[in-house]
Amino acid sequence: MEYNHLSIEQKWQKFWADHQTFKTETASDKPKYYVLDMFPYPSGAGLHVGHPLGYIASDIFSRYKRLKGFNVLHPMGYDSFGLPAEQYAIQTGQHPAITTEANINRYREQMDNIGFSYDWSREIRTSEPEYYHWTQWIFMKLFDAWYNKTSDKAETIQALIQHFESQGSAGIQAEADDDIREFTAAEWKDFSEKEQQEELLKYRLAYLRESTVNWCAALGTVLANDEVINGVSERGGFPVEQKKMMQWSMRITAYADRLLRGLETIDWPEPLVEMQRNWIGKSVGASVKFPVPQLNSEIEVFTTRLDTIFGVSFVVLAPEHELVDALTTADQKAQVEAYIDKTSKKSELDRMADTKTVSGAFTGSYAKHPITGEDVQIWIADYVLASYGTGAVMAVPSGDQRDYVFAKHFGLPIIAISDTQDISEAADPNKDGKYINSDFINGMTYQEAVPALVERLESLKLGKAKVNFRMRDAIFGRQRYWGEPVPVYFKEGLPYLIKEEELPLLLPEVDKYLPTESGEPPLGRAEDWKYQDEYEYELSTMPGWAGSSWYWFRYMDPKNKTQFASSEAVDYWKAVDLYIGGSEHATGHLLYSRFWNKFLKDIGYHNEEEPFKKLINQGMIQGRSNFVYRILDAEGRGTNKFVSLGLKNEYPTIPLHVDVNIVHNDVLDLEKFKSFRPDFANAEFILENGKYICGTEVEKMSKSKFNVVNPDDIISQYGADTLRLYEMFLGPLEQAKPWNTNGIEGVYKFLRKVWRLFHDAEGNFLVSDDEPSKAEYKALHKIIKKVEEDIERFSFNTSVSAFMICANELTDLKCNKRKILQDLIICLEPYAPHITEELWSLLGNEPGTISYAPYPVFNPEYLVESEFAYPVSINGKMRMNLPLALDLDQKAVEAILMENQDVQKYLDGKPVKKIIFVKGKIINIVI
RNA sequence: GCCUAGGUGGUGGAACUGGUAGACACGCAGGACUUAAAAUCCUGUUCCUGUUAAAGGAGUGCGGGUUCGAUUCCCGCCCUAGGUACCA
Repeated sequence: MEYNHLSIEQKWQKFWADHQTFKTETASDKPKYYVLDMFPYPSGAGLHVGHPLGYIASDIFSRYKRLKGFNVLHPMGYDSFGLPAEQYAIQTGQHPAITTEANINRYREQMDNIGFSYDWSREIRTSEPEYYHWTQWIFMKLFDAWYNKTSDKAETIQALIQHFESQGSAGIQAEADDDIREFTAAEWKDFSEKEQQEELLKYRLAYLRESTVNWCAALGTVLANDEVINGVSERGGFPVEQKKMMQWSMRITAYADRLLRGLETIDWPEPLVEMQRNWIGKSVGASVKFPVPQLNSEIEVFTTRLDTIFGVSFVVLAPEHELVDALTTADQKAQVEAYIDKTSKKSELDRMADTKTVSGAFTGSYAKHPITGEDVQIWIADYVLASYGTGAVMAVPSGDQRDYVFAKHFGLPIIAISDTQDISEAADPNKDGKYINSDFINGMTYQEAVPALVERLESLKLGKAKVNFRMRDAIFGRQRYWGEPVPVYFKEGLPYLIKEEELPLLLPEVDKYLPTESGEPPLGRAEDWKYQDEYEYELSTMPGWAGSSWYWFRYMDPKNKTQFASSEAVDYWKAVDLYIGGSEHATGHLLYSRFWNKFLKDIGYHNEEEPFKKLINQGMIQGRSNFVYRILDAEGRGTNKFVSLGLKNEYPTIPLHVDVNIVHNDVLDLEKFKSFRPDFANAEFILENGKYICGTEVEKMSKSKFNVVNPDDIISQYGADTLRLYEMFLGPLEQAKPWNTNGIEGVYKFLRKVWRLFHDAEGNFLVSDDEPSKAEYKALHKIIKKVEEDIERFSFNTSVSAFMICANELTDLKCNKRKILQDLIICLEPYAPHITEELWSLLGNEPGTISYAPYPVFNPEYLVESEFAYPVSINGKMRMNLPLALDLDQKAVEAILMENQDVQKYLDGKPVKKIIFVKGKIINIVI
């Protein structure tokens, strides 16, 4: 029988499903291992060959770990709330749940074709009420929590209230809004219900606050910072503007330092760690207040270079700064207003693009230098950002290039503050010298000056050491339909949680998926949708990242009706051991997930500080487009003649995308091309060597470029095992690479070769029980070792090569020994599960058990080299084969060298200076 | 600009802690089997010199360095990809 991938793969996929071969139990004597894929958003386009790359890698790893005796949790589900389904619903009126369901079914079918070992009984969908019940529940816990800086963790609001009742606000160190009040216990008790709730809202981790948000009018919703790329929306590329709105936010900034510290404890790719670090953006410095006596106020600035404070020659405010109005003098009013007007018209994009032009305006007012008390001019300029720090900076032209350029442009003083500074051409930020022109720190070094300054400012109550973060709190509401409803209703304008037993708060039906006429979100259309028929529910829904910020817990216990997951399940599975997914989630999903994980730990639901111990970013698989070259006539119009790539420079041509599925090894199938488009039916070709060669280019995979390759097509032609092996063979997992079907034949040939090892020339199954030869054992043990090493370091491509070598060796040896072949297919099972299952049962084993067979034990004895001759270099250059035994000491070797005629020829009569041994072998002789 | 990763034949890539660079595969060329095709198998394939061969030389982006020996380590530069940006 020939290798028939279609029947084999269908047979075993059905077997695994029928017998629940990969169902995972939570209790087990085996050690646990949790392998997770980033679950997909089920889009309408289905999967292309790029999508399963990471899934195949994680499946190989899971299967390998099972062979190694681990109880493996390897689940899959769908992140099924999201914008595209809703956009589609707006266009067609079809309920997003229906399109989502259809897309999921298609995804499932495509995934099933690849033969993954997922435990599908644990499937989850974030848009199902049984799931979002617990997303809402976590929201309630966040609403009911505040961050205690003293204990450095989140605690319940109830504990905070108790503190307020007994001691007032005294002794509370919290990560909270800036405008929290100070009060005694008695005052707290005198507060009205409304006042108390308003005050508590300033502490909650999920809170409602008027804040500047990214508003995307085209999508009709606000977006989080990570959903805005270069001033346009990540989804759809629509313009985004800044707008003040009442919005739900998550106090992720409370966790900034722990999120940063945690990065050092996890095994993640360096670029990704770096991205999170930059996103959090910790800067250590000081906050300094510049008094403004005329307003009885002060300007607070943040600086990382407190030591340069005597170089301050002016202060700059962002144009949006709240004190600008009050500071502007009558003389300067026209100028300042004109400047504000000009900058407010600039879009975010313009402002980013234009970093060269120096612009600003003098307010006419002066602040006092906190230490010298001298007058310092106050300017406004748009190089100072309202959203970072305090929206104001102390300008030190001698130390900061932007300040330097600004001072030069407006003729402001530039004061050198260090004896090593060269400020003739540009600012010089070095901190190597001793200070000059710097009052009481003159002559000090940087290390001496900073503490002295902090102490002085603290005594003046005009400054203190401070750590600043770039990260902002995350906006948590979306004015959209297809998301989790927020389990909150409003009473007297203040938010209250519904009761836990009223969860889940179901997404109501609406007639249209558009905002209401009065501009409320789509949920405003829901009829009779009121809490206790009286109170208005929150009309925003949760953002896309809500459901994905805790989903790995739900897989541990997906059917639980009373908890998000039982404590037994959480205690057993703990955290994800291996997480595979794309790097595009670096500052979104992966940060929010770490945040929610830490929060759930703080309030006592588990003990793991980090959710994903090891993370691998699979590289994106890009498309590889093929082109034909259409010849142009004299007027530059396209003719129906096409010229092959090698001859295209002899004609005026225009390249046209051609469907990659009618091109094989860059050779165009002329007949298929003629039926590709009706107007090509009579196409003529100029060939080279009788072939039409297509041009190529690497682009994103998309329908319009005709470069989408569907895994189903590959599978029907070559099989799922070939697809799996080939995706790995394509190159290192983490590297981005274009999909190219050209090399797939080689992998397919390999599988047929494996099949033939078990069959005789007539195709009958024939395996011998004879004792294998040394050479056969050697071939086997090489692969046992190699696969183990490769999988442990995620180098899947190199083991595919090793398998090919092994199959070639065994073919050459005409090996059909059971002892060899049985172990070989166990090693191969993670990569090619279908063919190995088939051969496993042909060998007489119980079907379905290969996945849990013990991985063969490597025996190094089979790999011991027996040859006496091996290559040696002289002075690292010339090579010869030395007839030497191993385990000789230097003297013995030298004696042999001197006596051996062949060797002397190489040595050219010169004495041996040194012999270099590596692992008991001579590698090099120095003469 | 800054941060991170990378640069190896016609192509994808291998070489794990410095030790025979180009494994393995594709492609290409030639051959065997076959009436033929498919399938399978064999041989060659970094470049240059050399009629073949023997043999020699060069060679891992470029220029230096360390070393008996460098794709690997160090310094400087060029290029590509990803991220990020008036972050005070």
